[in-house]
Amino acid sequence: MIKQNSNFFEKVYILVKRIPEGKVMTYGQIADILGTKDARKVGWSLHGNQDPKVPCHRVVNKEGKVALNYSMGDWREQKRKLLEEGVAFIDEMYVDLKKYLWQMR
DNA sequence: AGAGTGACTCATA
DNA sequence: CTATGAGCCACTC
Repeated sequence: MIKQNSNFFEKVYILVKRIPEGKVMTYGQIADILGTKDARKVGWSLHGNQDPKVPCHRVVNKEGKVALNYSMGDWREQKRKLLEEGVAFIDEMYVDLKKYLWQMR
């Protein structure tokens, strides 16, 4: 069991929950907003996540590639959800970041 | 304290 | 395209 007492964990939750439908975010982007340089920690936090309220399927790496270790199932499941929200894939595992990357204003 | 691990990213070759 | 090495930081043993 992963220790989720850290403040970082909550921040990741809050931020990911704010991602609107049809948008995605990268690990590096989240890490930067949370004041860290470590994108691994973001992925690690989401890996320990099992809360269905957190749309972790909207979080992808910097190339727009989906994660292979998706908590709710396979990466295929993640892809399916994104497609239903209107996020187009430019390849089998890559989303179009140019159009769907969500940036805070 | 030290070593290993990890849903990442960047630079180099 | 692949392969390494490094940086990053929390966790476990």
